[in-house]
Amino acid sequence: MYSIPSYYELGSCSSSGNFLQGVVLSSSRTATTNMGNSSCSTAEKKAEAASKNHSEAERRRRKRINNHLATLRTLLPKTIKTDKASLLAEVVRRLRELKKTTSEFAANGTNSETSQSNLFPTECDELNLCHSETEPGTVKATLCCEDRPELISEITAAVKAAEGKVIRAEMATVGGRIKSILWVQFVSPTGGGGGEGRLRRGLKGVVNRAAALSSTGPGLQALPDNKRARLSQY
Amino acid sequence: MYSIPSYYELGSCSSSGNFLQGVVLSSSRTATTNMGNSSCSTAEKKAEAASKNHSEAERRRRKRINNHLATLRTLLPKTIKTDKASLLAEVVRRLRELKKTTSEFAANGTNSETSQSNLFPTECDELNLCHSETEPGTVKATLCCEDRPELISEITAAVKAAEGKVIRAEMATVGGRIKSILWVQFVSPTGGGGGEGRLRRGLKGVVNRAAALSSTGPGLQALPDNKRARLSQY
DNA sequence: ACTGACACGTGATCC
DNA sequence: TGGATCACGTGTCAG
Repeated sequence: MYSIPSYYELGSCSSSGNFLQGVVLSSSRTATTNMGNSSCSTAEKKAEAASKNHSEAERRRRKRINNHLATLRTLLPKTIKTDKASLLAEVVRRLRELKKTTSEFAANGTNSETSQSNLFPTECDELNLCHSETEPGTVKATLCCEDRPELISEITAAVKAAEGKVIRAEMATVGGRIKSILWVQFVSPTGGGGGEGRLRRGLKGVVNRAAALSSTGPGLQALPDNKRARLSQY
Repeated sequence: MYSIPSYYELGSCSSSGNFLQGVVLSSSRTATTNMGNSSCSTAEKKAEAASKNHSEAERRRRKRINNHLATLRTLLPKTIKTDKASLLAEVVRRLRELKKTTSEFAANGTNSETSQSNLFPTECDELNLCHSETEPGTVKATLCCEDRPELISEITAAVKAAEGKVIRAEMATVGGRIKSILWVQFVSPTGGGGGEGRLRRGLKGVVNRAAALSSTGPGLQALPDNKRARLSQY
């Protein structure tokens, strides 16, 4: 069927040392008895079948890879060069881009393996401060706790007490819980991080107070009725 | 140097019809004059050089592709199978995942080519309702306007009036402007979209009222002092 | 004629 | 051994 197996029938003795290394194992018997080209020996048939399996397996492997490449092509804008290497380069670019946008929103405290957009509040309370990668000199504070009407003003007070300034804020409220990400800069850059410590302590108090209020009923302050309306309750 | 060129020197006449089609063009002259293996003709040298260029070019191409694959490997968790096909499969999965999360947050009204996370408030007011792709039967409402203290309760009232129920909400406040994305389901599925129209009109009122308040000073209601604190002002 | 890109079969290597 | 994966050189086609 294929023309390649006839290649072995030429009786060529390649000048390369290890050119037929993989074959001598299976064709050693036929190599001792000098073969006629007709009435192929069983070993020869065996080798032929093995070669066929090999090439077909390799074809299947190529097909799998190319199928994935074709799938990747559909995930990119169609204006892209259809070239295989350029396609992969574009995939790298897009992946880096998406990873950056999502990882900036990802809380570094939790496992950042699954770089989901985790502005979605989690079940457990959370407070984490880190230095922003994209905005140097800016602290990114991520917190998650039970929502309550005066929470925003408490956060504001904590930032103010730390002599900080919120340059950007994002928050999501769902199921009575709130998750917020704040980008905070400090007014006096010579403070040497004192503001960051105060900010952490202040926000810690906010989160803990929310936990106390939700778990033990009216704890520090009692304000059961005038709670800010929770969107998820309607 | 390579053992493969000796393959041609065997004088094999392949049984395949077009097996040497590409070679007869360049080696046709040497094929007519039966060659001795010494004193290679210039054409032969030329063909050899061409073959060398060819294989080297192919090696460079392979290297480019593999470099990109190696780069992709670094962008994925290290626990991944190092297998090439599995790697690409994982890349496809991740790309789809990231694409979905970001495109879900992308407002469909604007151009959704650049799938950035555009929870960031824009300068101009915006109101857009569409059917959620990921949550069937759910309306995704995107709005952007000037922030004000009673805005959340107004949104809540609008959703309530439309007999809707917020199953998820996200919002970002920056620079005194707020952007919010709501996923709304309607309590009576037999309504046939009437609730969606009411929701649109209600939210439209909310956005327009914010615009009126910010542009023309105290418009409908005057409450200049007890405004909810804006995070971005501290 | 020449370059670039692709699929193919093959030898080598690792479980 | 046998299956799976890889890099390689090559034939072939398009611009």
